[in-house]
Amino acid sequence: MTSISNSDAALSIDLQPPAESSPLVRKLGSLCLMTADEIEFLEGLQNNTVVIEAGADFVAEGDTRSTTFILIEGWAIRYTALSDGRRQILSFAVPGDILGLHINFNAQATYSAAAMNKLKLAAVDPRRILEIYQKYPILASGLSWCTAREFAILGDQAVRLGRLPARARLAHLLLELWYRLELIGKNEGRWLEMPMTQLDLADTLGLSLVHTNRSLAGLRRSGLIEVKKDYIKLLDIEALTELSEFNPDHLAEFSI
Amino acid sequence: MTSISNSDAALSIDLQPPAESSPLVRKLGSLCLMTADEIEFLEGLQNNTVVIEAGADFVAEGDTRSTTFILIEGWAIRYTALSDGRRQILSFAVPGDILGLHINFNAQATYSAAAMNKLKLAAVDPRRILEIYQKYPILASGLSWCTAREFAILGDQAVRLGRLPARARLAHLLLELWYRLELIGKNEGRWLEMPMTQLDLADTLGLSLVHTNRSLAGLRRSGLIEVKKDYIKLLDIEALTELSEFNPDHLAEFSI
DNA sequence: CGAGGAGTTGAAGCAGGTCAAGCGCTGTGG
DNA sequence: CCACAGCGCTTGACCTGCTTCAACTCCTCG
Repeated sequence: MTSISNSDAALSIDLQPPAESSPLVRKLGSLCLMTADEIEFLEGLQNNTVVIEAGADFVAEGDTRSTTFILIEGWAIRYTALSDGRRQILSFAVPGDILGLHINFNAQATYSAAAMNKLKLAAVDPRRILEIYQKYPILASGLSWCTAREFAILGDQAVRLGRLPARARLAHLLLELWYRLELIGKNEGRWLEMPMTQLDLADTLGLSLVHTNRSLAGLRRSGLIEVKKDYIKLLDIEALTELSEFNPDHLAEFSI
Repeated sequence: MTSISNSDAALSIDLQPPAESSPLVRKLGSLCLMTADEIEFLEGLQNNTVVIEAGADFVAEGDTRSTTFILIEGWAIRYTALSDGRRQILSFAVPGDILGLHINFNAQATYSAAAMNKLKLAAVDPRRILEIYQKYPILASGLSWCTAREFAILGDQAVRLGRLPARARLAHLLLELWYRLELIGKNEGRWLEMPMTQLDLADTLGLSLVHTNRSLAGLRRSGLIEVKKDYIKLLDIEALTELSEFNPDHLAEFSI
């Protein structure tokens, strides 16, 4: 099992960015040693903040105005809507995540994005992302890591949807979220924040609402999870991992 | 419907890279106007070529030696294997595609990659990719476009697996491949090259082999496709598009 | 106090999985 | 040159995990 501890006190205590930093800076700061200059640039990128109300869309599939968003507070989803009203949620985004890191200039957004709860996000001109690659090599590696990680997350989503039965899909997703939130220090013990409804969960897992409910009940009755409003407790991470064949290495840290 | 014509003769005849270029240069060349310098660099990247025999793996999930590969000839797959021997194929790669464009240095490969047929590919040090971002701005935009496109393709795969019934999944995939091959000029009329077995197809679509076969038969009997060894003819693209809710804009060109 | 969203549970139907058998190639070795 | 092994494909029969439909409970908010 990979350790996802956030700090290695003796070594890095002086090198971590200050505590009041943005989640993105904290996330990258726990992975690589950015210069003060780079941290300043990254914080400066996030000056232009926007607030989105829970449930609201802030990117619509087909949009031609391309903006990159850095998520500062709250949870968002990327999704695709079908003609009969059904949805497939592609992934969740949590604080520190970047939406639209790679943008097709002059092309259309290929998915929609919506706020799960109240959101604070920074709107960034995608040209400034390319600027990072030109001027800030450490940051560039960090963003490359973010990209590779997004790929791994979406790939894991495809594996869930294509090859896992319902309960395993659910367990797999819970573990993914648990490890991702662990990295940004948002888990409270084994309690995992779950701000979405069961319908959202169903649209993520490619299941019906009813069967999602029964799958949750199944894991609960097996003693693997405990459920309360907006939170799920992972009672047996090892068993959940085995059931779902989850590989935590896909979300592992890196170091330069 | 988006036009994916390769050339706009009057305008671009002098600006297209020479015909003997690598598929990647031709692909990017049909989208943006690279300088001679940039084309030269991109070709130089591909000097170190490797040949892989049909069926062989060239990346294994968990590998820590990270290399970027540019596909020059043949088809490859990215896939994840499960413990009971089942697979989920995440995506197909065709000539001009890049595997491992964004790499976690010092981290593990999150998927395996294998050759569908005999492959010629260029092995590239991923550090040279970061170099592109620093030194060649047009190329950098081109790579950013490639990345966004890979995301869209994988997102579409998630939609297929999560929300489409079997025949629609198949139709959707056929259209994706058709548009992608159209861009690199590899379709012969309505005939689409399909070098994979039905088992590979099943592992892509998240279906059993038997049901994949029946879905193919279903589309054939509906008069939507015609099947022969290694090729499928798309007899009614409009009907296939409607059946599968395929959105060709996700694979559209861009221009700077 | 009533309405509407979120969750839960039961019952019935069906899309797709599994098991099994057989066909037609192609390649290989006696 | 033939035999036979093996892979890819096809089809039939049966089974099951998941969907759909429907009803009911809670909780919250106006």
